[in-house]
Amino acid sequence: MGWESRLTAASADIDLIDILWRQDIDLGAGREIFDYSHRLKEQDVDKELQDGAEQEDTWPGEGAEALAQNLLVDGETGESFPAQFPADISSITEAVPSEPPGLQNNLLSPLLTGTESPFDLEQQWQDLMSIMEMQAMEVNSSTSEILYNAPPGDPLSTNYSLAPNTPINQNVSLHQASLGGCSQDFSLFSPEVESLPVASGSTLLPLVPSNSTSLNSTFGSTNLAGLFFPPQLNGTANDTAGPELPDPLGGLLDEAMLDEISLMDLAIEEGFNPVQASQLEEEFDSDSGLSLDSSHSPSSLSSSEGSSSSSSSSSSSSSSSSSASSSASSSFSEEGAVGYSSDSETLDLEEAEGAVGYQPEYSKFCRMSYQDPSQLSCLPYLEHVGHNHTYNMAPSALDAADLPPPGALKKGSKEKQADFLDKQMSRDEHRARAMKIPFTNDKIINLPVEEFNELLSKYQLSEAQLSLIRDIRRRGKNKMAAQNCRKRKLDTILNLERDVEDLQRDKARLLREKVEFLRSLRQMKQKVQSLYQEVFGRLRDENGRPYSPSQYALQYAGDGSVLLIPRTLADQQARRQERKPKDRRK
DNA sequence: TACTCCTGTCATCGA
DNA sequence: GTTCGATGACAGGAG
Repeated sequence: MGWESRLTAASADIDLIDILWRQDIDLGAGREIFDYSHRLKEQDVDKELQDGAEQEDTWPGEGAEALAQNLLVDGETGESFPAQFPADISSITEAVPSEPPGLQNNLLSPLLTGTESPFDLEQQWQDLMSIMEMQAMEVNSSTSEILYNAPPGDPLSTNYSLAPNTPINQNVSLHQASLGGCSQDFSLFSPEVESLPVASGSTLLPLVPSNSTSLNSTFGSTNLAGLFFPPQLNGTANDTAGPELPDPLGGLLDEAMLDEISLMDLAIEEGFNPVQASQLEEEFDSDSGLSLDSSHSPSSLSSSEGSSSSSSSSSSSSSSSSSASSSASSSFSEEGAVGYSSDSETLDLEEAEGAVGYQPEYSKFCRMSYQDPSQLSCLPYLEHVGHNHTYNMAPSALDAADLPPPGALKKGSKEKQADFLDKQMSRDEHRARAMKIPFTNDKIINLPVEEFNELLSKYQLSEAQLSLIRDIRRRGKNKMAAQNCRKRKLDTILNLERDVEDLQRDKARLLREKVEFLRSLRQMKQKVQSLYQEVFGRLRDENGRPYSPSQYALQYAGDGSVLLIPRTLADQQARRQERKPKDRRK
């Protein structure tokens, strides 16, 4: 559902509008012809005025002009258009340092655990925002506790099963540690690490030469054991947060490798709800990025990126629109009754919306206002239609523009034609005619003040006539103003809907990025863990025996070297480094 | 018949 | 003070 059906519905709307409109024109029927009862009522109201009304037309004929130019004039509003139509229309969460341990799970849980069954996008969004904040504010914090808090299924937490609190020989120095041949496996590291001159014959730590600062700069003085051992192995509680690991292994990420891991894998491994994962995976496969939460979209728009715009004409409420703005929306707001030329506007509309399937809005807008010829311009195949925003077409114009249906002409009585024309006129036109106003309502309404006053001065008009003329002018102006106001309002709504669409797109994109980051982080963890095991497993004491992971841990020193230290010492350092950021915050 | 949508109109406000 | 545009509110017609 969604796109195709909406497009189909929209095109159906437009087709229907087209058909109705053509019928309307073919029949020569203006809107008033369908408003006969209304006209009768008004005629009753104005009966006394009409008693003396003249029947002959003294009104200038705009419709006749249009006819002379091979144009048809819409009887509804005097819209001129060519007689021929076109032929066819056819977590980093975790990566984010220094998350308090309690928060870790909160951040991770939405994506990495199955505890939250509904895929609450709002929650995801908030999670993401908090992540971003954390990234910005707490770069220096530790990430190692992430590993401490790894879920039970996390391979990181299952690699060591040594009992905690194992006695530690603190007398063991790094110099006693020997390193078995492991250089070939360092290819797993980033180039920085690969460059480490670790000779297979080297027997002493530091594993990393002191002049190498790459690891130092990335890992800092890090207790690697804290990264890879679950808390119980560290012999400490969850507060044994290790020092910072500010995304040190970004270079380790392999794009191709990332692509190999699907979100379904993520779901399986991390307890990620498979349904949610599949949803996100669909998003990955979808260019539109709208599959997410699209059902909540008020208009299900699919305008191109940055199609949101603020109405240039007015709508302050739309000023909150996103920055990228097109002229499409403003064209809506300004076309129509105010008499703007809308050719370029329509082109803008096509450029901005047509190419990306703007049909829903399209049809909605057209459905609402198709009776207004000025708005027919929103139909691409009608953009050549001339726009005559004449208010209250003069009877003569109506003569030419809205010829009665052929059947009516065949009946041929002048009376019927007169009746027909009579019905075409608006209330004010009737009144003006009844009061023998010597100029058209069009002039009354659209002339500038000076010309209008000049016009009035040319004629000897009674007080009643002057009053009526002023009323006609006021009503006509207000009618157009109301039309413009409604268009603006609609335009504002459309802009807001577009903004919502854009924000939903952004949200979906950020969620995708979040999942990507989490995936990358997990892979980095796995890589670092395997490397740690590799290195640690090859270390030998002076007797050639391996070190116990429960008693010793690897730690990065401040100078970039890697040290083998007793685990208790490592835990103490970790606790100390954990307190520092807290103190800093105070 | 009730409801919604559209349109015209009036009243009012601010520029 | 007048004019004008914008807009909320209302009424009435149409579907």
